[in-house]
Amino acid sequence: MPKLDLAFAALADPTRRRIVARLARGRTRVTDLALPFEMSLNAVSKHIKVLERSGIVKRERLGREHYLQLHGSPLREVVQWVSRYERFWNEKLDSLEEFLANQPDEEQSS
Amino acid sequence: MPKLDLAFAALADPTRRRIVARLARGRTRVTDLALPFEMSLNAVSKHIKVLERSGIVKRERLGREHYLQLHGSPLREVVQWVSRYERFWNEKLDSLEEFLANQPDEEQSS
DNA sequence: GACATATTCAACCATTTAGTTGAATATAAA
DNA sequence: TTTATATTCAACTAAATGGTTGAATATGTC
Repeated sequence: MPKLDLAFAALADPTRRRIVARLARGRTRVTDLALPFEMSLNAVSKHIKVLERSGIVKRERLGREHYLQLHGSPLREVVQWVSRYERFWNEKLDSLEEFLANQPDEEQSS
Repeated sequence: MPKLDLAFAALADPTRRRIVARLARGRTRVTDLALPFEMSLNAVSKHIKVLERSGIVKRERLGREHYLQLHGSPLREVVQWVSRYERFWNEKLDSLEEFLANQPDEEQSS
């Protein structure tokens, strides 16, 4: 699967985004990382593997402990891809878009 | 499903990213949008619905034709979320990260 | 060696996803 | 009103996903 697919898919899960947020605060062992999650260690282990496959997380084995660390470059590519469309949220391209932008926008309330 | 989940998941598919790229060049009818894709019109119609559910695409019905248009705000939120971790690709946080960043990085070659 | 800890592997399950084909609906044109 | 066009809906399928439990592996400690 292409790199960008893996990165977007990895970030589509809230548990994995929490893992990213946690790792941004520093290197962490698998068990410690899993602690705050209301799911089995195995489930967290799978999420970590998804993040690893995308390149967002790197693993370093020290004895029986595995330390995980954030690796930014796939995140940079995600931002680079999406940023190409920045003008769609900065500019009013035509009157229709302006009209839509000023609507209550009910789909986005949740 | 939370908004951000839907936006990331929508962008995880290469067909849908092509649709976004196409819509960035202007409003398009469903049939015209589907033309370049090597899959059924129905499949493209489903992809459009995924993008719509995420708020990235808006639909405007004109008679029997449905015109599709890019809507930037979910993209902005994606960028905002990922950008929190910008320092992970701009800075060398410690010697280990620097070491990893300078490796051949084989996972990312595909 | 025996036990405990850290982590993954394997098998299973329910749900979602991405595609298909065929039928239905709505609008336009003849 | 008949026919063609634009699009979705419904049903199906195969594969992927996110979770579980139980067993395996590897390492550290007594």
